[in-house]
Amino acid sequence: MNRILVVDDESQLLRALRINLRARHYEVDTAHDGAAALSAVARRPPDVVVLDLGLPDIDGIDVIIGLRGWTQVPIIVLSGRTDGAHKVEALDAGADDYVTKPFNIDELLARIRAALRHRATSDIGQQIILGAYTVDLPAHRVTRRCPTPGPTGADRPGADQPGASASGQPAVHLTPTEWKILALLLRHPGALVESHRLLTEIWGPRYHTATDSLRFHIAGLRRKLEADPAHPRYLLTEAGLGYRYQP
Amino acid sequence: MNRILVVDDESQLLRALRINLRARHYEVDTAHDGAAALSAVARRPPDVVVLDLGLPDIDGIDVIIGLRGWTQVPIIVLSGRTDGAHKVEALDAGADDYVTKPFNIDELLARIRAALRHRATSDIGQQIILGAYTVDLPAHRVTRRCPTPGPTGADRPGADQPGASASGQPAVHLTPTEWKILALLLRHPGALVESHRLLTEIWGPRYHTATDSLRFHIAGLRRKLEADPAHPRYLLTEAGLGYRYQP
DNA sequence: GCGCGGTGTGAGGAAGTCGTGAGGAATCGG
DNA sequence: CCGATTCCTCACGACTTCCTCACACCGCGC
Repeated sequence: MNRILVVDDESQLLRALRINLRARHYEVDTAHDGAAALSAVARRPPDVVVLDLGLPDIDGIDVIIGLRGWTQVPIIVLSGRTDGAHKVEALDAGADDYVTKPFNIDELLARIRAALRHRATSDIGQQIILGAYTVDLPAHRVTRRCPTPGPTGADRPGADQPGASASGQPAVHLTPTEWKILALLLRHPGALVESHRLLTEIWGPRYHTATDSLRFHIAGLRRKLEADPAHPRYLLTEAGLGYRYQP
Repeated sequence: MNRILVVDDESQLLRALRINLRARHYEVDTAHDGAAALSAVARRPPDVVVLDLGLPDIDGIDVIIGLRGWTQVPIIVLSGRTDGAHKVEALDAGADDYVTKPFNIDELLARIRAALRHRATSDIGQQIILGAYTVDLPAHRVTRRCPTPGPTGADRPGADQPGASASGQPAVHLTPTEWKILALLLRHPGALVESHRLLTEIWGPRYHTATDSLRFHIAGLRRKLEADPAHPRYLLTEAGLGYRYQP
């Protein structure tokens, strides 16, 4: 659920927006003046800010500048003023959109969706915890979470241990087929995925009996992700049926 | 210099926009119908699209949908229609902004700046540290950071020409294609960017199999930015998948 | 104990992908 | 017209990924 901060000094408009946004399943925070808006964003950064420029305490432009000093949260400006210079000033201060009052509520909702969509494409995806590793499916990335307390710092010589000695966030390298299998299993947490379904969805319907290859790649995944590949804890085998990701 | 594609069937408006945008040092492409717009974006993807919805051949909404199928280029819609339903339709189809005609040219310019800023600073700060170099995405500049040579004996025998030793302002020159690849990778730090996506977003959807060119330009980037181009540390290859910028 | 179906592991070669260099086309400015 | 720059294409060696085969292991029923 996305959270939206609405900043306006007219409590009637504030209530109307709150009702409309709640009806669309947004979480709504409100602020009545610029100072409250700045502290609200600092306390709990929202996903979108809807900002009326006609505030009683601070000039709305200064609120934009204050926010842009440290955050890129999308800002949609509401304003009763229609003159072009004011729009230019607000947009150049860092606002992302400008809507003049009176406005159509459906248009505002559409602009909020556009702002959220814009933000979503640049954000890293949700991460799945898998034992000592973190899997980020959209980024195609697996990183080790807790640095093993054991003496892993032994490999000092210049050997190219992939991901072991490079940086503080050691990454795990998976091959294309391993990624496809892992993604399919992780998309159904706790559920059994039949062998023939894995084969048809990854290799195509013509290879639905190539269980050898499947076992080969499952072994690769366990070797890279399981603490004890011989006794897997997350990528389990269901004999005669298929495989299961146990969260 | 940013390139803008303006799509409109009124040649008078087209000319006025071209003059105004050129005066602001934008590079301007034009198209007078939807088919020309789609092919123009596919041929040379611009940095922003300004799209009139009242086109003679294709419905403007379908142009938006066609573009959003493969690119995230910002789209600013121009339209003579003021009804809210139409705005909602365009924004939900994937447009980033909606301006009703007649519009104030200064407002349109400010919205173009907002779209470009959003793209340039959506996920990261202004300057990115990449080994011995600093990359400034908005300014399109790469400069050498520390005058000290690399930490691991970066001096390659007989090669000291690339702008580092000559002047007191050590800058690295990248070609336009190299810039696009680098910007796309750096905008998703740590994430894997598939070869297919690099090709479609930079060359257009018609060249989605030209991996030869991609390898050619990646080699150029590594030669200019990596201390040891044969063993890259920041621009990594994921065989069979794509490339990754490792911060 | 013994066969049996399904599974995990290792080694070999086939197939595909990547890095690099050279040659030539296209574009731009003078 | 020429030169410089950028880009694409082709070819070859090196590497990664993948499949196949063989064999050991485990639980099960007889």
